[in-house]
Amino acid sequence: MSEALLDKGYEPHEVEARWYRYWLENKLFAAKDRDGEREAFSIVIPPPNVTGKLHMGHALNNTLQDILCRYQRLCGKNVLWMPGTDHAGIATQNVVEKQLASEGKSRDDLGRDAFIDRVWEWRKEYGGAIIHQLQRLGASCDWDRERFTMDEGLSRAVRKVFVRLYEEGLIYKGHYLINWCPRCHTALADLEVEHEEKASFLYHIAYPLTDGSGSLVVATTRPETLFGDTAVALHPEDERYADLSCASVKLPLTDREIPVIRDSYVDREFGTGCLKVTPAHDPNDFELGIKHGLEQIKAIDDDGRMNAHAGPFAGLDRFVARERAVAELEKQGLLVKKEDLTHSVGHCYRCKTVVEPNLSLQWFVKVGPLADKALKAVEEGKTRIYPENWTKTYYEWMRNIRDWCISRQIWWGHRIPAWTCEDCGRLLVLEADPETCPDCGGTALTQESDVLDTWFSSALWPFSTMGWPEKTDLLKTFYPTSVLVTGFDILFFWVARMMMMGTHFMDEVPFKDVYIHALVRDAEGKKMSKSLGNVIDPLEVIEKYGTDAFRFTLTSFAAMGRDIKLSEERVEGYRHFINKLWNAARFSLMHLDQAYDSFDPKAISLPDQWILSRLHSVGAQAQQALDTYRFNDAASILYRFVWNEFCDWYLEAIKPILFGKSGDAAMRATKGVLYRVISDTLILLHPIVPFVTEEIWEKLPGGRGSIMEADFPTLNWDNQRLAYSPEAEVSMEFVIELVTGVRNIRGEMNLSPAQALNALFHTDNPFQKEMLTQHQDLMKLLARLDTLDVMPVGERPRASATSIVSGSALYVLLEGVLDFAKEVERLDKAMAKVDKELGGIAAKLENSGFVDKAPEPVVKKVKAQYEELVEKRAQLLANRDRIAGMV
RNA sequence: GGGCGAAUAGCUCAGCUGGGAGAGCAACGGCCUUACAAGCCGUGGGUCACAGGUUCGAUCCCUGUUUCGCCCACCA
Repeated sequence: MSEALLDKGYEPHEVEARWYRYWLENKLFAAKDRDGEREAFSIVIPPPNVTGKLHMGHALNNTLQDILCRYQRLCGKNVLWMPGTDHAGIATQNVVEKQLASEGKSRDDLGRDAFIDRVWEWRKEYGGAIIHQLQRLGASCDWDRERFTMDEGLSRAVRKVFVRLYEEGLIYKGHYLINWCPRCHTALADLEVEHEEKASFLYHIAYPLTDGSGSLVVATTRPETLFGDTAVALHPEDERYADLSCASVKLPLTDREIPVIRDSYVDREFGTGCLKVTPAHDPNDFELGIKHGLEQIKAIDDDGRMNAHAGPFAGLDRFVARERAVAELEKQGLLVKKEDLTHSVGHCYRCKTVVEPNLSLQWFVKVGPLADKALKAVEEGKTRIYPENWTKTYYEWMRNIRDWCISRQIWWGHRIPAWTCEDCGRLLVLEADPETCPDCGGTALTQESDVLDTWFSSALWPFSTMGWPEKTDLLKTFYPTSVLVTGFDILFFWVARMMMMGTHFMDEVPFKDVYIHALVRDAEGKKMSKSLGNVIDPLEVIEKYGTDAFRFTLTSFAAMGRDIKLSEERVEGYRHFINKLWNAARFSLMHLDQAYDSFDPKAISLPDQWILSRLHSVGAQAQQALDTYRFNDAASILYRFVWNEFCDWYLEAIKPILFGKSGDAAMRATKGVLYRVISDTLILLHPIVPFVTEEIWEKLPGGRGSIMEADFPTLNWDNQRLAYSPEAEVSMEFVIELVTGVRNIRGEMNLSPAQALNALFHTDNPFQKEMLTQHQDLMKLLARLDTLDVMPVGERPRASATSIVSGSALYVLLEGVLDFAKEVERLDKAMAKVDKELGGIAAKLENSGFVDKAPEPVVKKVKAQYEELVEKRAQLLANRDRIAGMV
């Protein structure tokens, strides 16, 4: 027995490392490709970036997934949690370039092939970091199946998808205005641009009319783009310009003349109602330029510097050029006005550089048809989004979607499978690298230098990881996946695109449910960020408080649709819970010298019946909560059960039985119940706190293997032995009410727990009489009473404090000890409470509308409450007056 | 400009389809009662943001207002 004893305090670190190793070695996370019997359950992990370091978002995201996976395994399902990482094109390239820079080199010094080798090297060395961190979190992924978005199989899937979309006319190449990051030197998709409100200026600049009759004043926030202007636009019905006869203006700081055009696109209310048109550097102007056949002049180069079109400003950075140009315009008297204006400026989501709208040749996905399918799938309920209000956001986005720019001018990523024949100019888009041109037989084929947007490959993740385009058993068993768990920040980047690709290529949605969780913020509700210095490192938290405490904290705060404000104190609070559980187990183990795997239902005590009944309800509630993604509910249901019911009442109540005061048969029965309850409680808790539950499970006698292989308790409720018992709950509630009454008197009277007390209970109620005789010892123990006598309602004892229990009076005899004034005060307080409740209920009953219209059971219930309170009040008053008379 | 969400105890938050306001932490008082002082027992504390409406009845449903947060959007 002594060897089974647990240490006094729970020590997480050694336990966590040991069990994680055990689970891996015994393949307890492994899914079966095919399983004829068990139902399948699958989740694909949102692949963290290889450059990633575990942050709070990952911690929450993966804790929730792990809870679901572990829960479903306990429910007997064949569970696949597919792990992997994302190559994260721009992010990873940036990291490696930085590393090169510290060696004084650039990627161009290495050349494309050598650079890519270098990235792979980097990945080999550091790419596993995030995986190890997920393992510290307890993530039960099927690690043998780990995938990477750049590995061979996934690359094949990417090519296949690209070629098919191209052949279906859903991928095209063209010159369009895209968002350009001058630092990363690549195009970005609209989504990859972060807009931020910035204080800036609106410059009013005079463009002289060529006939010398004056000038047109345009308003712009980006004066440096004027070198790319190819027109000035007015609204056709703008009366201010109705008389204008001159059809062209002279572009300031240049020798060019540009036309004046009319278009209703121009907003007459804004600025001067006169718009400068720069088709190569502004998306609206681009459209306008096409409509009016305007020339497209690029004045800003890909590195963000002005080019030859800017004359004397050529070579200057765009922002320097802005200042210089404004100064020059002012000198020439062409700057009419400079006013304050805050407007939103786009930044690169990777490096935060201000993006430049730029004209270039790029590849695009025509998303309309794909979005239609993805939209319909959710409308038809094939995929359900939780919490539901995100569906609306999803719909909005899908309905207003624009074509997706997928080419990136970087090296790290899936190179676009398109080649140009140098001889005949033919463009080839193929899955396999071509040797010769099918048209002219030429062998000088040049592959596109661009790579694909990282999100292109992650859009295929749910099926590419399962072996698509092969028809694998894995796909057959696990696709569509059961649920996708993710944060809302990548709803569009990732979830929406998986929906498009999944419905298009698999003819089936990628997941049945999408659970969108909150963001983890700091204690003040601010987003955690390096620049604010408010980042809490999950690994440090784990180090300090243990993984289970951390996981329980995240789970408790993971209410649907609400952000989590995390601080260390909160984790500390839940560490107490882990410790409480540990100590409860320690106590139990002192009495469980063997596996008590059965008990005699006839020999069990009231607390036994009660705790079994409670376990039954709590198990059902926990199951319900987990089935509906109400993680915080599951956590709090179990927390309260373990602490406030199992520890506070049950363990205290069975102590005399365990110490042999009720005989051997009773002891055996109670040990059986204790064994059962603690076992089931551990299983219920295991999905949330896997380590401590496994550790305790192992120490329990019986040698039942890993807790991961146990059955979730609700699967096999044995109704004979373990059923919901309202009678037992009512009885135990009576005991609790009585005991609490005594404790209240003790507390309010400042009587030490050591002080011996005697009590009388006056009742004519048969049930109560029965309770008092049957469970007298139990009540005496819990209330620390020397004697507790029951007698018919009669004369009240003299010096006693009163507590009303279920309408009957309990008298705690305090001869020589009672402070009469204090007792009167206490009873007054109790009465005031009753009066307050009574007030509301009486008003309700006097309202004829309520009595007539409210449903029968409700009225009945309220009436019963009323009777009870009236009785209670009368009792209190009688006793109060009696004591008052003795002062 | 559109959309979404939040406002409940000193703090952080629950409160599922309308029927007597809850938890944790903090505070206060008392306890080292042989699993646990990371503990035990007890106590206090809320016009459920504001104003209307629907209803017999509203923290919950509807309308409006205020404050805060987020997302989306090509108005220079």
